[in-house]
Amino acid sequence: MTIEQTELPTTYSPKDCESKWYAAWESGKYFKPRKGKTNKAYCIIVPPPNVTGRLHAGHALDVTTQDALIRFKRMKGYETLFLPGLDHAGISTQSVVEKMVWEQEKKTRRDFTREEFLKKIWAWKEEYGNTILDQQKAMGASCDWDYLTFTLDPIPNQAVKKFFVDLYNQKLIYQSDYIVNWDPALQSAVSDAEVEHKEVQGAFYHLKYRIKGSEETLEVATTRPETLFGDTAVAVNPNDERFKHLIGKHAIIPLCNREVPIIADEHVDLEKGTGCLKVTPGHDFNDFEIGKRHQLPIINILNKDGTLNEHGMEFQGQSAKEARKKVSKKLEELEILIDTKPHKHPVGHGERSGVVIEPMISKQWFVDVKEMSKSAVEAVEKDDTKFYPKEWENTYFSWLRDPKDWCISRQLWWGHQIPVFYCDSCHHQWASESLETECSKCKSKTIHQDPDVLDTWFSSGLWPMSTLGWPNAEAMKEKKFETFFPNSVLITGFDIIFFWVARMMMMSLKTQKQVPFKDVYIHAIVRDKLGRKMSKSLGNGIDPFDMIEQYGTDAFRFSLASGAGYNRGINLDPERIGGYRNFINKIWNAYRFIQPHLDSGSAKISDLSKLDHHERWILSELNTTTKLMNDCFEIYRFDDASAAVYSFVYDKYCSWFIELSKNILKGENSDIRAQRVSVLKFVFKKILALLHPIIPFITEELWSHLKDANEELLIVQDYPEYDAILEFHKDQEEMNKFIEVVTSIRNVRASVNIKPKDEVNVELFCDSHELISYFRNNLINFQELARVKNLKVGSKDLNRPSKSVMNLTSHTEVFVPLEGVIDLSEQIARLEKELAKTTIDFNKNEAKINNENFMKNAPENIREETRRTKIELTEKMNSLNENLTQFKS
RNA sequence: GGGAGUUUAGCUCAGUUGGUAGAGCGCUACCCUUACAAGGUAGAUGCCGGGGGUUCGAGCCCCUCAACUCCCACCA
Repeated sequence: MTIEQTELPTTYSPKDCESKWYAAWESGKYFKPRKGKTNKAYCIIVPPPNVTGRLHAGHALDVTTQDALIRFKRMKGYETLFLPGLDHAGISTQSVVEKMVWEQEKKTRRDFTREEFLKKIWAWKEEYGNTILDQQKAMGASCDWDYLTFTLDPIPNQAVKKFFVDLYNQKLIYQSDYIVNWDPALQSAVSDAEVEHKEVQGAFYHLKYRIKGSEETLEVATTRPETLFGDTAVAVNPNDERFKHLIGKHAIIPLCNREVPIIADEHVDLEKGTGCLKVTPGHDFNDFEIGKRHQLPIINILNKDGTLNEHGMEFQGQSAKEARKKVSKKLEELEILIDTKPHKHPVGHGERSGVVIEPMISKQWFVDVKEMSKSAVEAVEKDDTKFYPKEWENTYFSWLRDPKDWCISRQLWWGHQIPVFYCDSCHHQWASESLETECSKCKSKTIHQDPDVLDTWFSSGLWPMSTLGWPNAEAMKEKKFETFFPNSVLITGFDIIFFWVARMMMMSLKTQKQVPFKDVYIHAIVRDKLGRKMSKSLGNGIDPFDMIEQYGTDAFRFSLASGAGYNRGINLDPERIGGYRNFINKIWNAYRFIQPHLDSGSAKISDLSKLDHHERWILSELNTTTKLMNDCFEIYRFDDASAAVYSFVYDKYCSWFIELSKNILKGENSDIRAQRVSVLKFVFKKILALLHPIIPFITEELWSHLKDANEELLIVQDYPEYDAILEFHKDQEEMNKFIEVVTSIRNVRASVNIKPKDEVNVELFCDSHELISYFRNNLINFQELARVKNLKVGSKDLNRPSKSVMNLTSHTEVFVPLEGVIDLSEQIARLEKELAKTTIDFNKNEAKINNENFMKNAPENIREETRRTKIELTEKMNSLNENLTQFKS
């Protein structure tokens, strides 16, 4: 039976393969965990992207590195789980929907009941929330989609409640007045991280305060005169001689005529402003701290929408910005405002709403993280969890060693509602994992649940556990919690070491008494080619979909992998992706080369003794590359792994091994032919396996053409392993010399413009007899690769041909005798240039040898090398000089 | 203000413990050589940010200056 071979196109077309193979893997259930030969498990949990999100370059890097590891470990025989998920992303999602509702219906969320509005968000989530999952699939992510978890799913919700209630009952969650970043637009507290500080042109207003029982006045400088209604002290530095005598007296706040103490506090900077600070504990973070130190009363002067409340007197109802103008005008009229100086200063703005953030007092829920952070520090100190690269430990430590209690309540609707209940009759307060209907104390039915929801990171922090079923015993069994927890590695960007990594560590150590993952690989932030952060406003974002469309997923993945090492940034230039697209195509064409010969040999190497020199060489090189790739994946050096395999495929297999095989495949001897085809196939199949974790699609495609009938898909083949019996040092050394000489001949040909088609005669002169016979045995290969007609190889004591062009390597002189006119001046110039370069090297080397201290202090191997170099360079100079004089005569 | 990082070829980046600087892209010349023009062959290109120091020897270690980036803090 003959199998009709369809002619393959000369370029690889990614689109056809990608959807085909992804579907095949999925329907074949290859992404599901299966027990492998190692009996070990390997689990990576995808950092859950926001439901609002589209895949960006950073996600693409996430997926590429994670999926590469998963595929690598799957092939190594681990039971692997790549667990996908989505984050409800409280503020972000709610504001997207709020914005949409406003555009469509001109209504705010306050025009709906909580239930109504949440329904709208859920509907939106169902419709748009899965885009990113499709994009992850397009990237080739080999996730078990049956594990897909959303942070608001029942089990994560159960986890959140259990953790909250446990901590509540241990008094580690408490409620407290706190100064928070209040976003007047969202009407919610936002975390520090959600506040963007922008430089704003403001002014210092210098105000004159009267002092009780004295004619003296005090000059206070402020950027926010409207907050004076909330002032409860004036502070000076205890060491400030100017004001020492005033400490303990009372100042009188203008307009509201409140008497406040003049206190001494270290925080006050003698240089800044006037050295006198008005203290507004209700509306300034530092003042809040000062207030705590001095037990000052706190006055809240703002409504939730950012307007002044009744404390604002006649300015009540005005926004802070408005009030600032009006108040300063009034103060000016009263001659209290004595000076206004322009002043640039940073002002916090809501990252999402864009409005000015008002520090404000409100009742919030907190987690006491003192103990938990301590154990999180210890776990990393003990190497229970290791950071790659290690330097990131410092970032982790610096936050956890000086932790601030974590404000977890958010005044939103979209999220996990705080499981705390209040009795409206007896005012009892309690936390419960179930939905309560009556007061646990007085049995009253009029109770209500805390309306706030939890910070998104509260549920994200439990993610490694809740995705595997915790705390539901049945789910934990079904999801194989025991097998996959702790996870093998967490891969993420350094920007969320504080927010996320630290919290997962704390929450896992608290609930499971063990770390959530063994390794943390912190990858680079993807930037544009100028090193700028990709952002919507700059319009410099690279849309992974465009890249996939343009170059194919494999090329995109390879580009990202080749940039993923221990660096902090990847400046992604689409042109680079184009370069790797060419590499993918090269692989395709390497296959096209061997395709016609597939039937004439198996991919098995049965007898090592039958291997010829070049076969031993390529197997040895393959072996080196295999070892390197295995090592690199283990330590997250995707860049080195990519470079190694790139160079092997391109510079070894394609450039030399395929070229050296052409003769044999054209030859008559079918045994030799079959032998060579076997090695070509064997190595190519290994190449596909080596590359599969990085570029899964083309490798699976070509594997399907090459595999034996009884072999499974590549995705579950064994990953190549280093094999000591495939090391052939001598063949590697000789082959390197052969390559050098061929290159040298080609160099000569190019320098005298010999047409690529034309043949030349070549004479080689070398020292060692071994080398001479090696070259003699390679006649046919010189003919093939350097278009050599007749080859003479002899020792260096023989006479050189007279009319010829020469070139040399460290071990061999290359002569190309030429009939007819030779451009002597060109040749002389080339040799002189070479001589000049050699002389410089020689002099440098000589300087070392003549340096007594060098000979005294340098280690023997270095001195030995230097002496060897001297001999080599001397010989080279001699050859050059001899030949130059000959050419010149 | 505190901390961290970066500075190497035109561009984007590697460079293990100090021992004569590398890759990809781009560029130049010549080639449609029967796997591949998304290709082949050959080639050019570096005061390794400046200055100082340690060392026989520094891209690498120390000090210092400069530029840029990021994180934290910051509304007197």
